[in-house]
Amino acid sequence: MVVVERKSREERLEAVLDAALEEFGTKGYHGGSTEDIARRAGISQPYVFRLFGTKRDLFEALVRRCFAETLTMFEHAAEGLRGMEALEAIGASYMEQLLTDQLRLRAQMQAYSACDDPVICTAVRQGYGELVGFAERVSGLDPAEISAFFAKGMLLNVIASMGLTPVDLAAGSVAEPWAVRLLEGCKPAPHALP
Amino acid sequence: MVVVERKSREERLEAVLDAALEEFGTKGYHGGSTEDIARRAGISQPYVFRLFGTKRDLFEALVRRCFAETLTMFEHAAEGLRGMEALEAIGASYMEQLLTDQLRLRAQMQAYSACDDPVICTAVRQGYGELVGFAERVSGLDPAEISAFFAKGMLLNVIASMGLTPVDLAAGSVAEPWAVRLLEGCKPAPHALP
DNA sequence: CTCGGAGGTAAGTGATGAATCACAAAGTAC
DNA sequence: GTACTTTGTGATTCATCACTTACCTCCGAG
Repeated sequence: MVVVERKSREERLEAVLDAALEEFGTKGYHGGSTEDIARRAGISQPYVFRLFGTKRDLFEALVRRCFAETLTMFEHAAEGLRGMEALEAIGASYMEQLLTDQLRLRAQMQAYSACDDPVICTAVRQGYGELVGFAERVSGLDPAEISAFFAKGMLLNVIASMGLTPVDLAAGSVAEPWAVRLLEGCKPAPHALP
Repeated sequence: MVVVERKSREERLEAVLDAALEEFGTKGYHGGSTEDIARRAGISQPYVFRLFGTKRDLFEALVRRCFAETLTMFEHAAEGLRGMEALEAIGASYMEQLLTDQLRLRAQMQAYSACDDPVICTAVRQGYGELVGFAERVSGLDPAEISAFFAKGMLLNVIASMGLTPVDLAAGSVAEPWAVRLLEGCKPAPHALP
């Protein structure tokens, strides 16, 4: 047998979730393979099953971790703020993810797309519901503004999926002027002075 | 051999695309099977390949048809209108699809999610780019408003994917109050009288 | 009437991929 | 040191699926 550095169960769980984020984030739930995930995580494929039971359970765990991290991000970004200012701070953080965390945005898209599966759908609704609930509480704004806020978030997710983030565009591989304008329009408007 | 009503090639192409919309719309590109599509279309699986070459070509054709139909819908909705009025008319039509055309909204999500594949990605960007181009031309508005418009569209797509359309909610199977508010917030604000 | 092409299928093939099983080696407690 | 748990793997199974091959059956033109 190949000699392997033994790690704790917890470490492996994290490593597999990281690997799953990459795999599922790009190829989706059905498109991603447990074999590839195992390879990325540096373990054998059977061990993935030992750790997570089934592919679906793994995907679900990934979805839950993703939403939990996003909620944490929301909380940090909004710390000490209220109303529209809180939303704008969160929005700014979210836009930063276009540069630093594309994979998580794509994974979210894959989660929505996998909602055909009821188990996954439940996890997704729970996660999304918590985000909406937090935004409502922290901002205290009415549905129109909350919707507009989450709508913008979704647009960013899609832009990430299409490979039209500022990073991709700067890489020069694509030249889609409309995409540049769309991104431009996502930036918050400069405030009129009070 | 089973006796089968012979149809023209064109009819079969349409039938297969309809079947593919259902299959791919719910299960996604990787999750959908050509076998099921054939069954839905009432033909044998090999004939699907005869008609479309590969699964990928079929998916691409579906994506193109979807975007083309959406563009047509935009054009009809905006007929004779300009500026914000045009966008609002289109937006209203799009919201109607939540009730009548959920499948197309879901299929769009699946298309974005399949952008890992370069061929599909190209088709998706082209289709989306045309929609954006049209909205820009017909409305003449600036990026912020165009972005907000498309953002709202994406939010509706996601709501459809999560099974949180007015139809689903009315069916009583789910009770997610935040989803109701999110939908509420998507309706255009009643105009201040001039 | 026959022949060529268009519509259509039954029966494979080879690859992949989720899940299982039996087993090995490294800690750890006593 | 020995028994027990935890970490881990190789080999295998069984199903599914994209795609192919070889064939069949109508129908209209000459």
